[in-house]
Amino acid sequence: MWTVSTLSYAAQVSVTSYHHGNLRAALVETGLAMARESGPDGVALREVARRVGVSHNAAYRHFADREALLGEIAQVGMQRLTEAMHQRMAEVVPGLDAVARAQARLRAVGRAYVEFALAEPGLFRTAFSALAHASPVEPAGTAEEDQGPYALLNTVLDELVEAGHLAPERRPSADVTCWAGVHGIAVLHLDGPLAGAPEAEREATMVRFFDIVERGLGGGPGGGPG
Amino acid sequence: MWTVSTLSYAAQVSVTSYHHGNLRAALVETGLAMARESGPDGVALREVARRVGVSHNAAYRHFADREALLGEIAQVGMQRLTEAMHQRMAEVVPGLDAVARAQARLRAVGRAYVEFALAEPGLFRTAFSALAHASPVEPAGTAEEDQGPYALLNTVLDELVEAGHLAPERRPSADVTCWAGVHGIAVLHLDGPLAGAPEAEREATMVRFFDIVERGLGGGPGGGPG
DNA sequence: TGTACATCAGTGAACGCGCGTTCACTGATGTAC
DNA sequence: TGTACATCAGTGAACGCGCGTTCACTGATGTAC
Repeated sequence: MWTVSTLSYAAQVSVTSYHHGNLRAALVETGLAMARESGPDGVALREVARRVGVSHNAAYRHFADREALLGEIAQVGMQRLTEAMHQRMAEVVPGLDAVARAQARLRAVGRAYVEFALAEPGLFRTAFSALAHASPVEPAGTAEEDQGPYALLNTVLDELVEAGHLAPERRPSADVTCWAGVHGIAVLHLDGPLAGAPEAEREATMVRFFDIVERGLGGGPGGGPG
Repeated sequence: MWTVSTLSYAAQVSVTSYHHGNLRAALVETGLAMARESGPDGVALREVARRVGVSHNAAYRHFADREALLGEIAQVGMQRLTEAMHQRMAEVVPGLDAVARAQARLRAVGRAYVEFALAEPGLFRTAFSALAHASPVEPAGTAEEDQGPYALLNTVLDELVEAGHLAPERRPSADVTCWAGVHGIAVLHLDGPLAGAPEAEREATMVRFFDIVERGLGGGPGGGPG
């Protein structure tokens, strides 16, 4: 017995009928909401079904098991993260020269990553928890990840090379360094000892991090400025 | 009914008696073993008691609840991490000039951090999971953390300033940047898309990360080498 | 246009799991006199 | 040196929880003829 839902995918097919009409999408959507509320562990099959208004094992018509549903939710989470990064990247003010533009875009994707993690902790955790179990032996840059955050980061770093600020021989080091740094900032604020740090401090951390990274990446070859 | 234990703290007081003699320590130690095996969620009060050979609620004589036991285990985990960092730091070869020495020590603590995370994933996760819940609104550098990894990192960075390689005005940025980067590397390999990456690649990542950071930190004031 | 039937998408009861925690209790210990 | 007694450190049964998954089932749907 379910009422007309306000969910975007929700059953517009039938208001009260035995067949839901769009149960699969409704499960993903509701599971997503639960992941946002309380992370991957908060997504219980029984509770998802309950919220959708369906018996607790109807889900098995559409997903092999809980893991399968969670994986789908995680994928959506990754997409959302990627979209957020795209958006912040697109918001970079025009009228900059190539170097400044590439630098600004690098900072934008990094900031979007951290912002997303802190605004959507449950979803962020879900996205990464499933990733860990789904592809346990995959190195970075796998098909799965190809249009994800990592690909976006690589795009921006390539722009930095093209603009002439990132020496090509330092390009290979750049991606994982940036990724790790930004991911670390996110996670330390999320689960770690930096949780609850004031926003201003977090902001300063981001700025300083990118100051150092830009300095470290920039300039010609050789032993650095020291 | 318990037999003579081989655990280091274990009951040497009484071999078979109603009173355990050292139950508190035994619980922490066994809980620690379980945390190493399967992380914080793997530490179940009932199972810990079972392994120690004691009824499942005897633990309540020594800990208010599961959380309290887990917190103690996490503290030990933090200590172990700190010790590992100390050790690697002490192993830095002698005979280097001040700058090279400080740089080597910085790399040593960073490498130790990542090595520990990957060698002891369960304990590493436990140490940080408890930290997140125990001190939710504490900024970095809290009493709790004072003799921990963060303090050690700060020590090494101060050495780098003293040696003249880290400009004092960039010193404040350095700590969280290094910490986040190293933590990110650890976590991406542990839970994330870099899990299962070959050791050689992980090693290269570490080297490149510190190359960039050293470059980014080093030299005089100003806009960097670009 | 009607109907038989295969197939799909749900239902409801049940199993087995292990957990954290509380209760009333008993056995062991050590100290005051 | 012996004993009464308070206190400490265990025990065992029970409660309540919610989960994932499987089983045999029924209602709804749509298609072939």
